[in-house]
Amino acid sequence: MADNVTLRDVALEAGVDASTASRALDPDQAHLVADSTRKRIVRVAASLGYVRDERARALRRGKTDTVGVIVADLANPYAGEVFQGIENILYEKGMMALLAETQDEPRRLEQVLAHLMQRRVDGVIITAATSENSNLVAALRGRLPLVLALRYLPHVDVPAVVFDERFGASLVAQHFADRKRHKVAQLCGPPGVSTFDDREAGFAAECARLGLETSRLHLRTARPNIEGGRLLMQALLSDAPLPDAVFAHNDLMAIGVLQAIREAGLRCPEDIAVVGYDDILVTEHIRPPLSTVRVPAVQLGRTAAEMLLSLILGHNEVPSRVSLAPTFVERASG
Amino acid sequence: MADNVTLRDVALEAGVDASTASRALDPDQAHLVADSTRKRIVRVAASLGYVRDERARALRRGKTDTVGVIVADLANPYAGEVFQGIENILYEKGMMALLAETQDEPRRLEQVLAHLMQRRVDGVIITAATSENSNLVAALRGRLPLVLALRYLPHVDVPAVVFDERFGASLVAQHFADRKRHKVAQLCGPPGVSTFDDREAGFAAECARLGLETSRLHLRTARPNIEGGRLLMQALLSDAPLPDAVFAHNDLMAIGVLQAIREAGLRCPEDIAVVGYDDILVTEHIRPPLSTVRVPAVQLGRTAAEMLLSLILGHNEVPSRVSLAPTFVERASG
DNA sequence: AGTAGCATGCCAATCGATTGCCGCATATGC
DNA sequence: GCATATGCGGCAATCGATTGGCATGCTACT
Repeated sequence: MADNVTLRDVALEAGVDASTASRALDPDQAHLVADSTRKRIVRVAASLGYVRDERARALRRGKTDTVGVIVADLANPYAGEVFQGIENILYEKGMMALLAETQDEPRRLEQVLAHLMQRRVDGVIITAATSENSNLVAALRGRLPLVLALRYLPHVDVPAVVFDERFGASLVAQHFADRKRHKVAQLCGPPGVSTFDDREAGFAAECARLGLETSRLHLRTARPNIEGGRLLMQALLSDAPLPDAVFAHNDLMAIGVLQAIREAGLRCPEDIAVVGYDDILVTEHIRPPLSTVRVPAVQLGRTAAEMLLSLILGHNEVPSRVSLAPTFVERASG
Repeated sequence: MADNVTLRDVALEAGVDASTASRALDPDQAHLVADSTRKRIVRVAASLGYVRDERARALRRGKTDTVGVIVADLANPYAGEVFQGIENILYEKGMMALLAETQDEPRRLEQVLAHLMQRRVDGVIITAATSENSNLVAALRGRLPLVLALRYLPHVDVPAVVFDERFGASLVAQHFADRKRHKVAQLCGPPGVSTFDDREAGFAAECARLGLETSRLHLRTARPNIEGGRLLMQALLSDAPLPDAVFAHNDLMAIGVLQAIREAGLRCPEDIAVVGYDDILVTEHIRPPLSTVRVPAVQLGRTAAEMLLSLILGHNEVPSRVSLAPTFVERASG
């Protein structure tokens, strides 16, 4: 009852050799088979419910038409969008994605990569790179087509598709300057992650250029989520002098910041302006609506997938880094 | 430079037969190989950088240690959580997931299933079932281990892990009754999707039981997102008499509802109470904080994965339907 | 001493498809 | 009428691992 139907069965039933059946069912080789024979084979295959075994095919051909995708945390609102972009491109090419999560644990990344290599994926897209696994990633160079997305590794020469985080963060600083906010602070995500490191550097550099007063620039949280943002902001508030503007490294943290401001009896944006990053789905609907930086997540996924496919086809002239520009979205919070 | 290193290479280098090497590297068979020999083989394998080829292994063993997961839309806030639950279980067992999206297009589900069958996955979890593809799913019964999750198909006898949507919706009706809201309406998601169909039926039934007045019970949107909720609510508001409580079939729609209420110059909850469904990450932080129904999404994923694994192992006594209970979460909006 | 019993490792078949090469038959060219 | 070209399809090797059966050498028992 299971898929006992093999190519040989089809060939037998159609009265031809398996090799002929193979050619008849492969669009690229179908022209090598007489039309009448081909039709017969196709008909028999359908009537027997033949489903080609990709394992055997991949073994022989040396291609699996499958790529690995590694993400840090799928609960993260835009991780899903990035994957959508990747999957759309793969789907067009008849390929599929093996998806795995790392929760940013280096050991897990290592294991996941091992599993992917065993399965002989044609390539891998890593959106979960951190400086902790630089060596791991570097060791993969040349062993299989590899693209970093979302996060790159500064000293590892692997093609990467990222957002221009420095630019995005500089937009926030410029906005604060425009609004005459001069005592600014930023609440940073975990170090070793290029997205956060670059936001931090970009914001600090632009503040310096604009002459903004930047007290407490380097508050960091290991957990860039709502609770992490709230705790960091509480720490900041407990420490005079207060800033009049806060840049939170992502929207979830910004939501926590708003909460902490309310709890402290202050008002946003009157007392303190708040700007987030990512423009996740609901930023527009919280109170006050959150100013933020919008990143083209789906496009990032698509671009990364296209680049990987190009590497798989052996094009070695892919750019080493593609940088997509974010845009500032002004709302009431800052 | 690529993975030319094959089991035969290892065997040759270690001075043994490939079969011995195979057994030495398989924990279940390692006892068949003398300890000294085994250690030598393991050492040689490591030094040569041998990576077992799962394609060949799967071909021979008839198992791929890979399952297919089909979701409707990964941008949906809790789709990621469900997948997390699935992936956690698979990871523990050394298995991986091929993930694909359907965007609720029946044709795409068909193609994705075809790809998964070609790859001979050990089983499939479908979280994107709709009545439109009942036949497709029914045809798969017995052909491979299959579990529906999140959404079931009423007349198709395939094991399913779902939330008890009727119960969850009835909680909403009870809450409205408790709060003396007697003129209620519900804004429904698309038909043919069991989650929405059951919410609709459960809410209507409980309202009837409690004697609530239910005008306009059957407003439906094809797009159960923020914009869909807003449009539906605008339609509802344009039509006297107004309800004093609205049940939106998910939180995104509820956010749109709140927006429409504000735009109409009404207040929530004073004029109209609003309750959503799903308890997505930010419901707590929008204004007003949204009352909603919380569903154990990660656990749903875990349970579905466990059930599938059990089917794969040949246990045929898995329950035909597992139903996880949601809980009501009261906040300011209703 | 002879044989049963066991540990160890090799032989060869197998999983299911792809593909280079070759042979046959018919068609074409001269 | 003969030689060459071309279309069609079969043969057999191959991809890389797993596994049942078997041969060998050793221990141990009577």
